[in-house]
Amino acid sequence: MLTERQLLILQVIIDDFITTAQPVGSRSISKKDAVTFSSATVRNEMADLEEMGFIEKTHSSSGRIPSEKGYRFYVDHLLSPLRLSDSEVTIIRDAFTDKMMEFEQVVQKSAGILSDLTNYTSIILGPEVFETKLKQLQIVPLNDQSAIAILVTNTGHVEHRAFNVPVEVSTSDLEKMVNILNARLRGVPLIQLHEKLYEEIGGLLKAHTDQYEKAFAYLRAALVEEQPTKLYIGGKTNILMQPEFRDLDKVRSLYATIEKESEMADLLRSDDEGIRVRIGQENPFDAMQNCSLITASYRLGNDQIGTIALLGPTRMEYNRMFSLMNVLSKHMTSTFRGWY
Amino acid sequence: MLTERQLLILQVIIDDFITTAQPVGSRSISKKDAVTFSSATVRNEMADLEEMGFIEKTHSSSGRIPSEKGYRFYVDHLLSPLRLSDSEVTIIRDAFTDKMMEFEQVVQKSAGILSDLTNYTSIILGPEVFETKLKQLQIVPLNDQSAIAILVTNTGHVEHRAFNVPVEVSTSDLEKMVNILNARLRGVPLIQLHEKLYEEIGGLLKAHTDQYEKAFAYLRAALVEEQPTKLYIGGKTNILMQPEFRDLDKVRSLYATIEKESEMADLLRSDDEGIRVRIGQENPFDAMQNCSLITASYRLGNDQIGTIALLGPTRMEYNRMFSLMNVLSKHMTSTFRGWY
DNA sequence: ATTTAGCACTCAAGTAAATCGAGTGCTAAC
DNA sequence: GTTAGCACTCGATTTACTTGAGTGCTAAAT
Repeated sequence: MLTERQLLILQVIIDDFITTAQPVGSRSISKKDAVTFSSATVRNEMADLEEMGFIEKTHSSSGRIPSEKGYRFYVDHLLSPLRLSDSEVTIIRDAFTDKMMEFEQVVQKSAGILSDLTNYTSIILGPEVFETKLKQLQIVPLNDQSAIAILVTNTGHVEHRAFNVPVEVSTSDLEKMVNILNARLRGVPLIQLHEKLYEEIGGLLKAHTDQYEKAFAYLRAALVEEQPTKLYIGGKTNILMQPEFRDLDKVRSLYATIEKESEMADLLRSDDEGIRVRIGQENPFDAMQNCSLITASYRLGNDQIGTIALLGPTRMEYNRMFSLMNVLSKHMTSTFRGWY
Repeated sequence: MLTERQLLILQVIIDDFITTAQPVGSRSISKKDAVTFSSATVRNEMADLEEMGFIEKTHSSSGRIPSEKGYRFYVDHLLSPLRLSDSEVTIIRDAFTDKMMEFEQVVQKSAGILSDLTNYTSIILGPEVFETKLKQLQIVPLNDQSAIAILVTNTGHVEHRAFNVPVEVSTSDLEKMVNILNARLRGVPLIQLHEKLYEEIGGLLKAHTDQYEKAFAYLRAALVEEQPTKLYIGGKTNILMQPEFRDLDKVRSLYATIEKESEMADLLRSDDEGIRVRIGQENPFDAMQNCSLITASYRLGNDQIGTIALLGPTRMEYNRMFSLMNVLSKHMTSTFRGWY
């Protein structure tokens, strides 16, 4: 186990490295107020810490930098919760006192705040739609040939899609059909919409002329569309600010990874609540070897959970990030709770 | 005026530099099949071309690179229209045979194609909304406290916004009001919506109870919202691929410039049709000194014009870009023509 | 038994000089 | 007018040297 003194030294090394991005030497440690012993002593302790795998050297005579194990230990045991600065608190609070009523807007804004306040890249995963139910279906004819189908869910989400109206189908035909569909489909989870549509179509077709068939085919095409869980990325170019990404090749491969929406979504999708950190190798993607990913969940309604995440170098300001993510996820959750 | 031989040499220099990004020397020029004379002759001609300002040296004993004047001349007089490769044609055609009915979708896809096919950054300016008229207003109550206002325009554009419903206002009150508003506002240009709302509200308020006032205040807040012309950016990180942007500071300032939406929009907004190129200094922004911006217009309906643009280094594959932009803007225009 | 001062050693980073080579301009011959 | 030839230029690359922050180890001090 680590002695008090070793803990102190490890803490100093990591704190220092997080702010300067430079290896930390024994002398600079011993000069810290909290450190009362000499640099030689520090060197001895550092040798032990290195042997235990918490820190490492970049070359044989360099200062020390935290290893991934070091960061892990730091995050698990050494993290002193940081009070956010007044300006940070203000920015967040102001953003959320604006009356926001749309899910997308809240998410976008949150992603923006997160990346602006951190200089890292924020990634927000929209909540799963399993539980989202159809609230209303609407058709707005634009002209003879086209109309717009609008679908509103109980979560206030609006999907819309224009489609062609075959000439044989009159506006009133469409209207009737929509009324019927509305009556039968209201409250149906979106995820079942497709099959329900098939079930319902039988009855409809029997009861009505074949105009319906045609119109329905179009309408169905308009409505039933894969709707992948959406990923919102903020401050993508912040990565360029980080000294560890001076190398453009790294940046490129990282971008390539982030942009694989479905894989990123899988990575972020989390079952557990609370904040989770993945440090370096703990991330599944090669391009993220030098990155840490902090994820936190927010709730929309009762059982829909989305995730907000921050991607930065392993040398991340973990304590500030924790506070930020905490505050933000709470704000998001409570904003959403106000709605449903 | 330039001799045939000078034209040939200029052409070779620019073509070469565009593909290699390296200064072009006399020997490599004289080795080209089309060039029958010696490197010494080429050197003499190059000296003349340099004196005329079409090419320049990076240092006293380097090969030549095109000057901005050189690019300008190249674009104006030397450009050989390039046939797009089969795969390019296929990609574009396939993208547009997908039945797309939504403006946003088309624009997004176009921006994506453009940046994918070019490794430059694509910027698309949505058309002005001056002429867009209100088609229909819709209110979908979600629950006791909130509802969604949906606004559909004659161009098929859908705006929606959730808003709080004051407890005193019943769903049927809202419904009535929407009916009235629909009756009075249909066909009103969006840009006049705000004042029309004020005009109409007088009559409404007189005719009805004060519940309307409250509901109306909310509804108005929900509907009348600045709707800046939208800018779609694709392949923002492609810039990193270009050797001229090895320097991160340049990249950062370029990003900063691109992200100033309103200024970029002003820059792109063009009165004339056709393709236009701004080379280097011809661009108004400092950060774009080493960039060229190619813009082309597309039409949505009769008099709504939007712009697609490509931003890359001055060393751009102009001929391929011209072909691409041409094809794409035609595809976009004709797709939209199908709708209205 | 710790702690610390002292010292030899290491190695990345910075600097200066040396070399290389692609390219030029000019001159003189073709 | 064209071209071969040659001296010259200058960025890029290589090599050698210096610097300095930092280490590990030993021996003395506490």
